[in-house]
Amino acid sequence: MTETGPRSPTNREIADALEELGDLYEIDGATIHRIVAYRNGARTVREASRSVAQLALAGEATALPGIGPTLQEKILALTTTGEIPALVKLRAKFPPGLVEMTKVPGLGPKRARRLYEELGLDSLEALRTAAEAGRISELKGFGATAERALLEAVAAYAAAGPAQRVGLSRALAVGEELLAEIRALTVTERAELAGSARRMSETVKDLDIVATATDPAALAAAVASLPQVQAASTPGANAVRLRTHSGMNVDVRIVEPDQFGNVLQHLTGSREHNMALRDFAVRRGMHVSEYGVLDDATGVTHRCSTEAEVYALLGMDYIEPELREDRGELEAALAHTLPQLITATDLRGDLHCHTTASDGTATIEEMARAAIEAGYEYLAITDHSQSMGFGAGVSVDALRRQIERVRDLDASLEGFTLLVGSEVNVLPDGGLDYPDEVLAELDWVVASVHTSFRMASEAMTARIVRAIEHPLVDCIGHLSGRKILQRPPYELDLEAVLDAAARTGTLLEINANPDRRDLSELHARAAAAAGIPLVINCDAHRTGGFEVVRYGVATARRAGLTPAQIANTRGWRDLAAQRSRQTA
DNA sequence: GCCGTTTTCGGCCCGACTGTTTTCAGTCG
Repeated sequence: MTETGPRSPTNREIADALEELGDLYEIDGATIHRIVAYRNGARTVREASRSVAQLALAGEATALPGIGPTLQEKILALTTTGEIPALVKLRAKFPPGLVEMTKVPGLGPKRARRLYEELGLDSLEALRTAAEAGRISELKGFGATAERALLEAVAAYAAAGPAQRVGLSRALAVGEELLAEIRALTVTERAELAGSARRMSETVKDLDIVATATDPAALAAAVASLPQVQAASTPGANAVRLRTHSGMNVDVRIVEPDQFGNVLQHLTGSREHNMALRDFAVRRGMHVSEYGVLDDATGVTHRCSTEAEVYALLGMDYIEPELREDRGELEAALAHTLPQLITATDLRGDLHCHTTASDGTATIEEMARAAIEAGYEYLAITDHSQSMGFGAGVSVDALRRQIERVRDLDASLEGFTLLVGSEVNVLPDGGLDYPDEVLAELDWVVASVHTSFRMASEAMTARIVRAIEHPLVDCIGHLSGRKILQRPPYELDLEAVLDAAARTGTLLEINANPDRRDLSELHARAAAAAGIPLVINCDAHRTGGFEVVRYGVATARRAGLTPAQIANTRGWRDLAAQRSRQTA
């Protein structure tokens, strides 16, 4: 390797630096709009599919939304020198403990800075000690109540850290059960899930439900006494805040029917989507809030019973909740160019599942029956290859016997195609652990990384590109290797991988397992933009395993994908004819 | 600090809640 300057910072490292600059400028007392500009820039960088360091070197980072000359210059400094002078200066001015103090709920940058300057508090521990000694309530603007609240907040934060998020599947299990209970109440008229759960985000902090009722007070009382509820409070006459026995916090809002659309839109978010929507509205002389849409010209506040009316008042098409992240959906809604998003019923087959031959719990026949039951026309049996540890792998001899069994069973199934395949391990050098002549006997080959995750980016990229270039590989399984809330993705040059897949015609999987959702929505969007066909696979390990398809579809929808961009919306013969490898 | 159907300056989403307030600042979602 040649001697070069410092390694180019990753998008995540750049985003973290901009985020930290925003936090420090906020403590420094900068105007809120400047702080917001740093945070917007950080988000853009975090979500970018190309190397922002490389863009900045080429002077093209300003083409990204929210990145102007100043932010590009700071990114350039980080890229070429490894540091940003303003960040170095601010870090010297404010201790890291002060930034952490602002993360305590209820304590913001303004009051934290006063505590630092007037009492010298520079850590959570110092804050706790001062509060216990009654020193905080002596300051002007701080009373005994504030001091007590601060003490409690510090204790809670120190014990539990920042608010915990849970995976979507866990949140929906709680939210949909609660929603069904609420809908079953006689006083309930309408009830919908809102918030990030409705947008099908990867993780969820708490749940929101919006309802209308013939008798709001009766609904509130009934909700508070549902069997799932461990504790409930009623902050207002038309709201219930509850905690379930399963540990989820849930806000239930009971609204007038003619404002249901306004409130549902407001509480569905995202925050970024709503801010951009309102910003757009203001430019048109309108003001959007949860209570209605105010038109400056007439002074009339329009109340909306549906979300579609809210968007229509601004000249926009209805925007599906999964798209509401301010990633271009507002512009598309205005131009009437929103994509027709894929739905689960568009999928005609699944190309990744396991049986008792590897680490699944059901037989080939049971999995085939389950796929038919789930409405599929075809299924590929793709057990793990021979190097899979813990006895979960399939030897070459065993695979040959499996091929015969699958062929026999396929012949007996009317109107359903059972395919024989494999999920082949990609070895650390990018080779596969079945000989080519064996792979050539298979209908479908998924290649996945299951070992040696902790490789340097260059080596991991070369490893996966080699697998992509293998002429008998049809598809790469769960590309990034991440497990949501459990394991970060491995280091990878996404651009290089997408280039290779586009060049060779290798498909990429959206693994629907809710702990994976891999490709991620952003990677899926980038892959589709590169013209790479994607496959939504359940990776089922049991007969009930096809239920997770909703999470794969949700990821595709959040990526803005249409049925045409997903290969398994086609019949098997059509799909097989389109791929790079032609079956014999 | 960014941005443009108010284009190179002057704006920048909206409302609730809390505490210490007598008209509001800070914080949150």
